Amino acid sequence: MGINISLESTVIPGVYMRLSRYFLPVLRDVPKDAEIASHRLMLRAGMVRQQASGLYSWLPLGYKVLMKVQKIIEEEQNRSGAIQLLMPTIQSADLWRESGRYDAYGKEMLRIQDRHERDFLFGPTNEEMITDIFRSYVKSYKDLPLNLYHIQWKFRDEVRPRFGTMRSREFLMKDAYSFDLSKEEAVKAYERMFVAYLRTYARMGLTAIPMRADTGPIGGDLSHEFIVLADTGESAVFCDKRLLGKPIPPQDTDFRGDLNPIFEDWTSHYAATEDMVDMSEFEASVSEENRVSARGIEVGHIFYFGTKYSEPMKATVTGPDGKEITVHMGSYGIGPTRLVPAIIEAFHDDDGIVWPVSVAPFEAVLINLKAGDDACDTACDALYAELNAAGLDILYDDRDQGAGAKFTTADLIGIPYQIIIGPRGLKAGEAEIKHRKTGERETLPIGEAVARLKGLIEPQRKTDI
RNA sequence: CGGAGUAUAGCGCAGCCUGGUAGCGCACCUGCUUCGGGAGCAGGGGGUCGAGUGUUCGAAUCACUCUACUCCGACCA
Repeated sequence: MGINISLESTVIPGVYMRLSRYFLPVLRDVPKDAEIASHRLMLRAGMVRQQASGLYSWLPLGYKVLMKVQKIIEEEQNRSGAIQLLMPTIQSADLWRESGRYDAYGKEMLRIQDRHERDFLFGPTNEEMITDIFRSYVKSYKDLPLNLYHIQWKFRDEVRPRFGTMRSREFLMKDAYSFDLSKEEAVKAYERMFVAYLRTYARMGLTAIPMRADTGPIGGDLSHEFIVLADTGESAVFCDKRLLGKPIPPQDTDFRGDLNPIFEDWTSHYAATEDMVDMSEFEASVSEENRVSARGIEVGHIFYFGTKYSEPMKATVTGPDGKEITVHMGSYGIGPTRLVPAIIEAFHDDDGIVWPVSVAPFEAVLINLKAGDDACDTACDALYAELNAAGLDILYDDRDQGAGAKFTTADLIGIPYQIIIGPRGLKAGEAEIKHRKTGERETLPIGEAVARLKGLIEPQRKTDI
């Protein structure tokens, strides 16, 4: 699937990231079919291309963002103790017959046959397959707890795909699955994921609120959705204002320790989606000035579902007393291909996207205002080399185009900082830095530009919140 | 799955009502001049008008069928 190429391999300074040699098909006109801001901007910024209803190609700029989003997810999953693997997209129908979901799942599941007319399906989720892997190898209580995850393409044949990659039929999902000896232990696993999710969204600059949720077809009795507030959100949500801006569990949080106080702290405030909300409870438990009624985008969903799959699929381990124990499971999903538009919904203005540094396709764009001019080219080439050497992720706009076009492109694709070199400033030995988010501009000696940019960018990478 | 709509160059659109040599803007190519907020001038290339059938001397245009896509509602990372 090509998603496992490391981020580093896509960033080879000085070769591919000259815009004149890059592949960035920005659109001037707004495609008429795109209704919401993130979809419009993803098309205009040349991030994705629709191939059919609910199916998208990720073009270089979009793919680069997607990779950064995935990297953050992986880091936080790993930190919490989850272990990454990779399962196939195509699954055998027999597995799903074991759990009883082959018939239950309905038309959303894409069913296919191979040349021998054996039944297969394009996986919409992986509970069955991971349970099969688990039961094949794990036999002892000593091997628990265990949490396995992967990031893989899923396919759900949605009745009505819409909003670009926000709700596509094929989508990437990080799905983690926990295995524990008891409900109490499983709830601890649930709490670990809960905290990992809080950190994951925060690192992307998002405020995501965990809300009690319906367990739906996956089944079970404990479930939270993580919701980013946005006017274009698909569901109405109701929560306590005090959840907004709540401090995120820090990097040194001990995932082997007791996370229940954090969980209790976050879940003690009322928060529910429209499916689950009880208005009288909402009004009773939240004072009027703290009531938030808004719309939100679901960017994650976690479930504890006990033995729903382990029971029919016979996923058991031997306990200390020699007796068989049916394991308790949970599953935990985040959609990277949905997070990208969700981030754009949260961060854009009239001119385009305004990426948070941590997920920006490039951290800064070096704009050569007069490509072809010896002085400008020389200064920019040197600066570009220095910026790369400083470890910054830089796009170099060396195109032979007018200044306006370059500014417009830089604003549209939302690079956090623009470092501008033109003949005018060059005579004075000066560069200009524009902050995309605020519009603020600062002029400084060229020699100080690298250090200044580094100083601006590094604290915002949020690698260590 | 119910309701509504759209389909003409890469993108955005006009032309259709009232049938008669397929157009505009942007993008693209060539040349010159430009170069601090999507540059100007000149020249040029690109279309079986979503598909099929029918009516007609003649169909982008009229009729019928199909397909794809979008939007609104019920379901989902």
